[in-house]
Amino acid sequence: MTNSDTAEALIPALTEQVDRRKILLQAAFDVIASSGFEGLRTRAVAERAGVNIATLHYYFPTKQSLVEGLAQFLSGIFATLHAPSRPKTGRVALDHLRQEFTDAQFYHERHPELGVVLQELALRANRDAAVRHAMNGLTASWRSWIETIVQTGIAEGTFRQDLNPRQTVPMLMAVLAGDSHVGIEELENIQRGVEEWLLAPEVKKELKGVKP
Amino acid sequence: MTNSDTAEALIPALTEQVDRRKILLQAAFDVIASSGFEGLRTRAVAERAGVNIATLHYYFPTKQSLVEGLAQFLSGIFATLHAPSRPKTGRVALDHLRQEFTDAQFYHERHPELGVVLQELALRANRDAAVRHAMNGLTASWRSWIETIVQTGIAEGTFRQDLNPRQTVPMLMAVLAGDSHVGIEELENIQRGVEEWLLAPEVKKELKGVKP
Amino acid sequence: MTNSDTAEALIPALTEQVDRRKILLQAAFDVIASSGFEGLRTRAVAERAGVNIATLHYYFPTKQSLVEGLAQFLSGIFATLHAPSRPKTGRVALDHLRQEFTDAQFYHERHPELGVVLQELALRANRDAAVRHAMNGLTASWRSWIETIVQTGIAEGTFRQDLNPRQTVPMLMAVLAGDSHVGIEELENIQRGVEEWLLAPEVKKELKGVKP
Amino acid sequence: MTNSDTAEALIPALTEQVDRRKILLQAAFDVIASSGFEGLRTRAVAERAGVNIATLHYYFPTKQSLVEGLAQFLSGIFATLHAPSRPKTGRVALDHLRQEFTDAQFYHERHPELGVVLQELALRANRDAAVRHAMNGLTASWRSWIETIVQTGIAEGTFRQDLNPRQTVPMLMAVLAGDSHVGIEELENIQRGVEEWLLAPEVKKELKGVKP
DNA sequence: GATGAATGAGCATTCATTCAT
DNA sequence: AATGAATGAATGCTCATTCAT
Repeated sequence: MTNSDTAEALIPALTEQVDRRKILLQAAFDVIASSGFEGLRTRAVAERAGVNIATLHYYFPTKQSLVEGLAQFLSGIFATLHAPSRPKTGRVALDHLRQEFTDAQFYHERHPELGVVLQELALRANRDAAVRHAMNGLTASWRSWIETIVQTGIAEGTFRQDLNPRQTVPMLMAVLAGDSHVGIEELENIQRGVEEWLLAPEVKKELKGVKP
Repeated sequence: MTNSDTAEALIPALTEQVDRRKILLQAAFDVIASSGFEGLRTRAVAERAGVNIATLHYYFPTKQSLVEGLAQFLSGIFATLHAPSRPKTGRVALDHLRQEFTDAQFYHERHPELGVVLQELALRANRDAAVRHAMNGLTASWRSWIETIVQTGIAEGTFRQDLNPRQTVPMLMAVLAGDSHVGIEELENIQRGVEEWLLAPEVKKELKGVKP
Repeated sequence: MTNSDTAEALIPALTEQVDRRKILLQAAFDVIASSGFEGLRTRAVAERAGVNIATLHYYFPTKQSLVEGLAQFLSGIFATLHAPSRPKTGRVALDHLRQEFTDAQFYHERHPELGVVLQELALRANRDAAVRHAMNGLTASWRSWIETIVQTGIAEGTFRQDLNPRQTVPMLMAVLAGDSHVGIEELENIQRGVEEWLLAPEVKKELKGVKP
Repeated sequence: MTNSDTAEALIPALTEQVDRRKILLQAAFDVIASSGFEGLRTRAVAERAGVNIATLHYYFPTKQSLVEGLAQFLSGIFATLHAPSRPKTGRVALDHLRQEFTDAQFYHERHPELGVVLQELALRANRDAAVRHAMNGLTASWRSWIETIVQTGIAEGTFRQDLNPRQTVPMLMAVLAGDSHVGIEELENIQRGVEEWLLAPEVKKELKGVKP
């Protein structure tokens, strides 16, 4: 009984400590989303997090360490945040591919700041090794996932047999991430074009009439 | 007499003024290329341009006006700077399409700062109406050029007849601009994939053996 | 029984408290020796002492109280730390005088930080009554000891009979403490000059051939 | 006429520029005199000088540069500021020696801050190469002047012929600078003791009845 | 046109101190 | 007794901008 009392007292304390860091990172995320790195001020982050400047520096001794924390924070978000899963077609690769487009749309519609902050970090990665490291990790795991989809698609006969993965993978990545230039409203058109291009003729026929 | 005097006096002055402006804009461009908007300092720009800060403020009363000038400066660069033209195949759309890829590669290899600054401005456009306006102009004219290519390609029988321009145009734009995520070294692969996808079957046969 | 319990509990606790205080004061001494009052940071002191800052503030509620503690700590050091005693000549005043020079050299060679911290405190005494009080005590007891030496020397016939103590005492103090301007390497020369000046002619003869 | 106008316009401007630096250095001097290096705040210096913080940093980019400027400023003061010259005795060395004591007293009575700031700088010289350099220059020129006095005194027969300059010079320096330990009120006593010690017996007789 | 000097507002960071545990 | 977390008030320094010349 006293045991559980102690436990109850300890856990919230621990939880809150973890939270403070996350709250600060989320605040930094928000500030960057609305003002860019250009407008990132430690004071604004602290204020948004509801803590004193000195408290921010207690958790992140320098602004740089905050930025590095943010890069990892963002990686964590992309690893865990996905659109609700869509109805399956039974074709694994197609389902995963469509999920990628759904995710892209989901990020854009529900969490438009994600793309902005991601691009800010990608740009900063050019001149900041620590950020570059974190972003490389994120890109690498995404690329390997896209590769899996393409290879699976070819193997299971969903995609055209003459597809060259070395061409297809970067095209898909560019198309999925290229929202900044084409506008999300065209993502659906792009998705149709991609499927037109990727799917094996017999799969196309098979899917005729089934809404995507 | 006084007319010609004035003219003679004004024209060099005007010319020099134009030059000073351009020198300053180029300096701003360089600073952003290496430090981002985050690191854009008027003093650094003035120093790089070899003038006093007060002089910079004579030409650009505010930092904002400098940024706006830069957006137009960049539009001008993309309008006039292209890779040396490539050997023609006689198929107009294909030639233009290939020129687009050549340009993309040329920018990346010979003027890597261009992409960085373009992305910085694209990001800033989110929160800056004037920059957004300039960037929209740039995007719009590029899009209309890509549309022309696609339509010409279909019309002249170079591209597949069942292509949907509404799908094809944004895909091409995303793919051409999506360098930040895939790396320039894959641009050639992407180009092959794109041609595989766009070209009409008979054109493919016709081009067999001709190096791209 | 409870008495002895309490006593046993208190005494070690008290001892340890005294120790912690001394460790903290020594740490403060070290920090001042290497960075001056200018660089005295409570965090640096705590870190050097191997305790938390809050612990430092438990023993010394304010930085000022730490400084005051240091002034007394230093007085204690000068009261107890001396060079190993030198061979006696039998002339009490001369022996004591020589011991003063030996001490000065000893401090300078073996504990050079002592002089630095002493001067830092002397300077701070100008604007800090509590430090002034402690330093005055230190100076007063040193002066009275020098007076004793001079008077004894005259009385016992070791020093010249026409010496005026009111002139001699401050000269000796200035000369013994004036290391900052002349460099310790000259202290031996100074000592010879002082003896030349102070000693009675017959004592000089008597000491001829005896190494100082 | 226009010439003189221009001159009148230019000279004050130039003067004022020079002054700004000096005003800032004097302000820094004042702040250190009353609060020590410990209490030296750029804001306080700027405020005392009646300028904006940014203006201080225009003239002294860093606090360190201000401190270095101060060290040179102080050297300049000691080189040019002296007590009004005293009546001569005709004995050059004695006149110069007495002038040294008069200067010491003058500094202490009329410019008591000088000694404080000098000691602050001397202490800081321990950990600051630039300050050390400046202070070494000051000490070296003072020492060479004292050497000149002692040698002249021996040569012209004013001082005892058996004086050893290697002993006498540092003793004099220690005694003249050792005010921090003995108090200025004893400086006169010290001076009498020093003359008693230095002067040749016949000179003493000769000076009997002449007030010092 | 051009510049040296000046400034208000702000910036990341630090510091002595406090407090709940 | 001891500590991790938190904070208000600085602290040295920077920045875009202005102005007299």
